[in-house]
Amino acid sequence: MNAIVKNATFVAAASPVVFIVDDDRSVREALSALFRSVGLRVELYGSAMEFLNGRRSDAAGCLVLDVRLPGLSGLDFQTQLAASGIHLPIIFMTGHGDIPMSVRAMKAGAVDFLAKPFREQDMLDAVAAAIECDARRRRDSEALSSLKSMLSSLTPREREVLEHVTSGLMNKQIAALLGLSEITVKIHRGNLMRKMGARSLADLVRKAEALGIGAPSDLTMASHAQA
Amino acid sequence: MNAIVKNATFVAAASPVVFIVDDDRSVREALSALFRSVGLRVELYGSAMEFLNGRRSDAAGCLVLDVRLPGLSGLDFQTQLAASGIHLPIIFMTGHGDIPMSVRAMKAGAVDFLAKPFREQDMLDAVAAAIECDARRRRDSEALSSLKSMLSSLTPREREVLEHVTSGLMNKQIAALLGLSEITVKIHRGNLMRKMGARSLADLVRKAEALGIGAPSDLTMASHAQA
DNA sequence: CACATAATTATACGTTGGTTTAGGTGCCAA
DNA sequence: TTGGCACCTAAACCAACGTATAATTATGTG
Repeated sequence: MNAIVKNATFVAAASPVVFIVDDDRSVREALSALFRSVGLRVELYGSAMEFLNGRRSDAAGCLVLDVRLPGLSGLDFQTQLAASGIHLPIIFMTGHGDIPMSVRAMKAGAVDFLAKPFREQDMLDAVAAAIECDARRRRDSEALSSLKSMLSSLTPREREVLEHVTSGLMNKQIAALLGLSEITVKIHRGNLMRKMGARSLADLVRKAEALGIGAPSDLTMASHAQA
Repeated sequence: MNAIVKNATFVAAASPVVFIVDDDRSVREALSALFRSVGLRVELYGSAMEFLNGRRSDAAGCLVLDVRLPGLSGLDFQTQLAASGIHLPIIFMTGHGDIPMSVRAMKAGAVDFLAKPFREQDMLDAVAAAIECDARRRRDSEALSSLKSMLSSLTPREREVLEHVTSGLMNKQIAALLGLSEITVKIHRGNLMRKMGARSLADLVRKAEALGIGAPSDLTMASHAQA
C-alpha cells in the first residue's frame, strides 16, 4: 500500500525493516527489489542461523521466511524465535508446502503463508499487515515495560498496598489486613500513586489491570454485612 | 481426550454439541460415531442452508465443516456465520483443499483445518480445543452482556457521569464540565454505582473498561495547573 | 560511625466522597 | 389530570482520603 511509502518517507530513521531469510540468493534479491520499490528497508539472510547470529537491527518490521531452510526449518525457527522472546511477525513462503504445514504456521501466529508462485501484491499486502501488527505490538510492549519498571520501584509494602487498593478495599480495611494503622496505609498509598505515575485511582486501576494485578476480590460486601 | 468424557458425564444437560455439516452421508455418520464414542452430542446437517434454517440448539459446542458444500461454500459459510453473530468455533475438513484456502480459513478464525485423510485423534483434539474455546467465549460473552444490560439501565446523565468518573475526574470537575452542582453529580454517581453493581470505584473502572468506556483522558493535570 | 532507606505511628488539617432529607422542574403516558 | 420518571438542587452530616510535620526503629551501605 502507499501508506507504507508515506511512512518510510516521513520516519526514515525508524522506518520498518523487512528481514528476508531464504537460502536462494535470487529469491532474496528479487524480494529485496520488490520491497525496496515501495520504500521499505531490507536485510537479507541465507539461513536461520545467519539471522540469529548476525547483529541484526532490532528495528520494527517483519520476517519473510522460506519454510524450507538449510539447518533449522522455517517452522522450527518460528518456534525458536517465540521461545527467545523475538516476536517479529512472520510471513512464510513455500514452494512445496502442504496444508498441515500452513495450518501449523498460522496456529503459531504467522501473519500469512504464501504458496509459490504468489502475486507480488499479496506479498506486499502481507508485509504491510505484518508491519502494522508489529508497530502495534511494540507500542503495547513499550507501555507495558514502562509500567513494569514503575512497579519494580515499589517497596514490598507499597506493592502489597497497591494490590489491595486496586481490588477496591478501603484504607481502613487494608490496614486491618496488613496489621497496620490506617495512617501508614495512607502514606504507602500516596507513595505508590506517585511512583506509579497515577493521577487518579481510576488511572491506577487501569495500570494495575495492564500489569495483571488486583483481580476481582473486593471484599466490600463482607464488611457491609455488619453495617 | 477423556476430559470430554468426564464433562459429558457430569453436565449432561449442558454438554457440548458437535455440529457436523457435510454433504456426504457416510462421512456424517462416521464422524457422528467417532464423536459419540467419546461422549459428545452430535447434530448432523447436509448443507449450510440446512444448518441455518434448522432450529438447531444454541448449545455450546463447535462446527465441523467440509470446505466443499452444496450451495454456500464452507469458507463463505464461515464469513456468513461471523456476520450473523454466530461465533461457534469451526473446524474445517477438506479432500481437495489447497494452502490459500487453509490460510484464509485460519485467518478468519478457524480452530483447525484438516486435510483428508486425517487421523481420528487429530479431529478429536481439534474438537476438544474448539469446545474449550467456545466455553471460554461464552463465559466472557455472558459477563459482558450482563454488564451491557446494567449499562443500558443508566439514564443519559448517569452515563455521562460514569464516563467522567471512570476517567478519573473529581465530582467537582465533572460538575463544572456538565454545568451541574457537585451535589447533583454525587447523586448521579451514587445511582450509577448501584445500577452497575459496582462495590467500589476500582470495581466500576474495571467494568467500564470491559465495556470499552472511559479511555485514558484523565484531565487531572489540566486542573492541577491552576491549583 | 554517619547516612540513606524502609517502615511505622501520631496529630492535625483540609479536601473529597457519599447519603439522607426535602424539595423543585419538566416531560410523557395512562 | 394524575402519576411516574428523569433531572436538578440545597443543607447537613459523616466517612474516607490525602498531605504535612515530626518522631521512632531497623537495616544496610559507604
